[in-house]
Amino acid sequence: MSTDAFTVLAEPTRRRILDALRDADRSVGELVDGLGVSQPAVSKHLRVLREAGFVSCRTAARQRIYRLEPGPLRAVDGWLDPYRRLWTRHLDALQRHLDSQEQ
Amino acid sequence: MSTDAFTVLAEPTRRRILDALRDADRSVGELVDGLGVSQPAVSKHLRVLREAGFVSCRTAARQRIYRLEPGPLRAVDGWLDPYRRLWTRHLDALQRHLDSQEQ
DNA sequence: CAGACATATAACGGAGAAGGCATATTGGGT
DNA sequence: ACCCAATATGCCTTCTCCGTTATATGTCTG
Repeated sequence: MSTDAFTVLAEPTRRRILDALRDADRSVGELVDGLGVSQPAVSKHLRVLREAGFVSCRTAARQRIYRLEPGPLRAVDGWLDPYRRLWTRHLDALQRHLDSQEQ
Repeated sequence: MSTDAFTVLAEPTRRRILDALRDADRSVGELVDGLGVSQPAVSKHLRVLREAGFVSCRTAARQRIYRLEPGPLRAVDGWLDPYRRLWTRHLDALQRHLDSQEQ
């Protein structure tokens, strides 16, 4: 079953995979080099990322080229949206009052 | 020890706590009602959230009032930043070409 | 078509986290 | 000072997930 986006992102190795895919599409082998994890481990993470929609994959010769997809990251961005007022909104009087209350 | 922001957010109950704190500060008891989880469980999640900086807490009479803090969510927002070009940037010719390649 | 390369899956062991119950702690009211 | 309310912590069990080794699938190449 497909895992939810936050659980997927909780894994450091998976975030590093996403980072690596930000610059360019990569084959599994390319990802294995530079990640310092075994190939099966990488394949498993790629499966999780694929099933959650973070990446897609095309076949080129003997290799599988993975590619970053925007969908789930956009969703996280959207989830974050109602929280943005915490740091974007101007502090009004009430807000300042609450700030002064906390220790 | 303090857990990293993504791991903290991976827990659905913790996200619901953050949601509840978005509108107003809440005591532990208020959070327990409406979450449908035992009080010790909520206290444990609050501890995780506190140690990771997502919330702060002040003492009022016998209660502890928890409050949402912007820091870690901002950090997640920042992490997301280099990925935003995936969906904000205009598709150029190369991008369209790659799109047509994937199946 | 046989062998080699690239990737995926299986099986297993171990570590961490979540929830529940029981209990400790802290602060308040009388 | 006692008792009670509000919250925190300990302990235990269960379950999920990561990583490794071994093996299967698949696909070029000679």
